[in-house]
Amino acid sequence: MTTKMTIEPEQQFSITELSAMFNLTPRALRFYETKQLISPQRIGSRRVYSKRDKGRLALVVLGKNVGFSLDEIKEMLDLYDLRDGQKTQLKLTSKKFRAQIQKLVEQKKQIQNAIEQLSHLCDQVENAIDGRDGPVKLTETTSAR
Amino acid sequence: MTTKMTIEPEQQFSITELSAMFNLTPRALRFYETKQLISPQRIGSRRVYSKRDKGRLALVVLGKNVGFSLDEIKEMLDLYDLRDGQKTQLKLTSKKFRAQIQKLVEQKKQIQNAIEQLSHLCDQVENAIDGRDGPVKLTETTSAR
DNA sequence: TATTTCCTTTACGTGAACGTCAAGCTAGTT
DNA sequence: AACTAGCTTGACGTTCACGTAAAGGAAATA
Repeated sequence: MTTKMTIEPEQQFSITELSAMFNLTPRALRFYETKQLISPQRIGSRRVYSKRDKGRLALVVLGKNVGFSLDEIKEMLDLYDLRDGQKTQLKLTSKKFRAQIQKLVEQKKQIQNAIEQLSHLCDQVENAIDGRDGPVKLTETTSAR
Repeated sequence: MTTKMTIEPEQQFSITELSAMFNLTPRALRFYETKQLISPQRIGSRRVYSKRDKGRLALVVLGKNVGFSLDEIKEMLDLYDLRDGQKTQLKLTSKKFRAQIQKLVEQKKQIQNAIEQLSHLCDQVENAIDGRDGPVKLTETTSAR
């Protein structure tokens, strides 16, 4: 008794289909291809994207959303592709990954900081609304005489 | 006896001085000036930056670090400059600020998400290190089978 | 067969945020 | 007076991440 092998049709997508899924343009996908971020199959001259391509693209978008450059993303993808390599290689990979993670952690702190600063400024403005129309006292960063 | 009014020399900075403080270039400051983000005094033709200019620049850098465009930053600075304006104006300002804050909150989530995804990938790679047999082992952990 | 639809490559254009000269002024030092 | 250090204003160049035609091929449909 076989478990549940239903020979799935191995989903495929055209360039416009896939780009639409990620709210991108076909042009963007072609561009990523020239940058070697994805390399779909071809049927004739047409690109056919697999589920795996879709997964990679998801990572690309993820990276973009947090401010990584396409070059940085490519490097990480390339490293990940080597995940069945030698121990030395894997160690280098994990090291680079951890470094990027650290960058993200820092970035998150920066954003939290910005949120607080902006909230503060916003509070000032809103206090000015309720507290009648008078000048507001400033913080330590921006002081006008 | 005055409290502690030591008639501070009202710190001023040259363009290279100020740019160095924020790890920027003089060119960047001039560029920000054309974009109306800061407008230092002039003594003769030379720019002289005040403490207030420094404060504004700090906000610019803060904004840049979290991915705001110079145009967005300018808009916020301009709005903040109108903080002694009419109630209607202030309400609009606070609304726009809150919107930006919301953007930052979303961004922070994205980053947290990316951190988790990357950590997961990283774990995979590191598990592979201990599970797999590589030829070279400068390992400090348990030597693989 | 003719038309439409979707795709292809090639190639020039764009906006943001500066970088990088070039040429010239000016205040202070030698 | 000559020189140097630090500034000034142009003005063109650069990188990134695509946008935007233009010209044409192949397949599905009328």
